[in-house]
Amino acid sequence: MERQTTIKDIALALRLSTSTVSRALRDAPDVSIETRNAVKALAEELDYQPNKLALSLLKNQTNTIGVIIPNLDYVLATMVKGIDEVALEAGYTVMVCQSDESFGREILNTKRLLDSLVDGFIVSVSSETMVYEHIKKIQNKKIPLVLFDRVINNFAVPKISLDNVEGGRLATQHLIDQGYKRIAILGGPENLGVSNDRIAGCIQTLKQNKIPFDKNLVIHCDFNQDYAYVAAKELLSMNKKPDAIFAISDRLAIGAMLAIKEMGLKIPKDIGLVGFNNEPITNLLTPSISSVEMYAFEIGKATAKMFLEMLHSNEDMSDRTIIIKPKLFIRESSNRLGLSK
Amino acid sequence: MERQTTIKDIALALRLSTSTVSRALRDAPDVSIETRNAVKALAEELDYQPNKLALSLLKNQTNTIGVIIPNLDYVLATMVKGIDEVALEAGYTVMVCQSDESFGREILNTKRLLDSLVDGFIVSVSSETMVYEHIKKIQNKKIPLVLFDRVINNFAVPKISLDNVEGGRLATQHLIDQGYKRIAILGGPENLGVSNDRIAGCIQTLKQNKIPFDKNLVIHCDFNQDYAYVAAKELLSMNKKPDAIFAISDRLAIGAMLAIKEMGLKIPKDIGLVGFNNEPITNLLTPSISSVEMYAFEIGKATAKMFLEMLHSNEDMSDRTIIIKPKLFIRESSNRLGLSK
DNA sequence: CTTGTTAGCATAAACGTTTATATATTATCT
DNA sequence: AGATAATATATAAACGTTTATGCTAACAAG
Repeated sequence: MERQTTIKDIALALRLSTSTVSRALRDAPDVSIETRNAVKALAEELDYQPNKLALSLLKNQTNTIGVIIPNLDYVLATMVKGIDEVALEAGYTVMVCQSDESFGREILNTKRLLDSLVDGFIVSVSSETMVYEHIKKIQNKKIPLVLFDRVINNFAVPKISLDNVEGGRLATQHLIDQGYKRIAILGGPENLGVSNDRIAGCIQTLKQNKIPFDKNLVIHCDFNQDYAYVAAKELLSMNKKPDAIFAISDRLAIGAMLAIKEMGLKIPKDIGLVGFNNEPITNLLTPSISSVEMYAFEIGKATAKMFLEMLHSNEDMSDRTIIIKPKLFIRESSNRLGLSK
Repeated sequence: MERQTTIKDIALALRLSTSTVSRALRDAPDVSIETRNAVKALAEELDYQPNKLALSLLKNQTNTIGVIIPNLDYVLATMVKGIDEVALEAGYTVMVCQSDESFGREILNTKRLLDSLVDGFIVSVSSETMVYEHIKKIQNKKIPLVLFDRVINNFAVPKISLDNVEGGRLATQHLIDQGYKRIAILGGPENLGVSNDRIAGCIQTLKQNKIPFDKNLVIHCDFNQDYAYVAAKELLSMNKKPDAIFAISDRLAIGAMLAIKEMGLKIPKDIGLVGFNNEPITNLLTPSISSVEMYAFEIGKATAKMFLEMLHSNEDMSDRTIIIKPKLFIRESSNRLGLSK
């Protein structure tokens, strides 16, 4: 690693002081035109680049955003893309740290980034995270923080997320409209808010339609196709088995689909199936899977915008909340009446 | 953003000099036990965290790795996961910048990270990138640099990539073994090395098997399912149409599959199909798609390890190259003889 | 009693900037 | 001519560290 050209080098070469060079480079007044030109010419020649570290130390800002996410699956990668785009535009660099759904790693990542390396945080918590001391620490230090996707309630920070309850409602109402009566729910980890909200929306809609809700029809499992497969088999082996499954993610829906097929049941005739996230894959499978779109890219962009606003304004923004409305895409897996929409 | 506790605060409170505090905190000699204990106790109490920026400026190292990638698709996200894991372990933080397959953004990202923010670079170039001045600049400044996946030839830097030629060979030999005779190639962007290597492997194998190679059976298109769909339709509308398609990515293979199905042709009976990357989705589609596994996670880990070695050794490593061997996974889309493997 | 050693601390320089303040030279005005 | 203003530059402090060097007092050895 070669030593970079510094302002000192230029000053020395031109027999000037560093302050004059600094001012010349930034077109400040109080510098003669000749000096300014000479400085700029030499800077160009030596390929001078201001040292960002020195600047950061001085100004106490790094122009870097720390993004902490549980993983890099389709949805989150898309959100990160949205964050990245807005951040880049605004001159910020993004530091993405994956917690890999591990509480320990989330804490480690937070600590690392907290060591004055980032101007603020954009966080989506891991599914293991039930204690929020590390997030509180960010908050206590008055470091800008925005939560997205998997937000935490009772936390006075800006939040951007999907209306997951509404997503659950959309999916469920659709299944009901298609004549399904015993709707099972394939949920994510038990303490995961997004999952529970989707489930809540589902249950709510069942009640509204006067359909009895059977607790046994809710199964929680990790975000993993294989677990979903096992869980679905379990559901379909009940003596009063469901006639539809609402999976709170497409990956879970796929696991369920494999199980359903393997048991010789027909989708959507015997069993209706709706997923969540609207991953492109849902449209490629046979049958194609109905799914709830969550506009991940838009959520990402909105999050970054909110963050930047927070960074630059000095208003209290802790009660700002953006809730994105989901949309159901109806496909073969639940469309047994042959409706088109 | 609250001011962090600094070494000065501690020094002032304890009527010591900053140097003594610094030494005390790091268990250096020349500090009495009482002083050391007092310093440590106060540091603990005030939640002192050393300022990384100051340290970075002083030591001229940031413990940060700049990763520049074209996008965050399944393969690259997996590679990044591998890089991340190794980097985290070694105490490094990763800065991921997506060029979004845009040459301009790749340059912008490189510039941003070059401003002394990272200790080195791990780069996979965009498909638009045909001129490598920005990469040369990294090299000229003697900043550690490792290329991975989409590497550049004639560049004296460590490289980690898949044996793409071999991948092309595996896929093609398999198709030939299955009795396919007119094998078309669905390639990526024309100047993309990984794509061309896979194609080269394919052509090589055709020749080895004395199968005439028809130039018209090679179509290049962007990494996009829709383009692949159009390209495949074109291929299948030729008067001497192919009886198999080797797609150099799974996404392209999926586009081709849709086209084939739509034209009423049967897979694998009428048309054989092999993809590349072995994305999980290949095993979920109907028919399931044969694909070449590229061990993305391993490539990511190997890349990060190589990078760290380069960072810490002072040997010349510019001729280091790791080539990962691919493996073909045979599935329904190409298995018309009913072989199992 | 002088000299040397050592323990324990402080001082100062360094990393690369910006910026408030000081200084020196020249120009302007009365 | 002398005072004042203006211009153009330098000096120094600051950001938060580490570290080489310097200093002082106590104590041991001769």
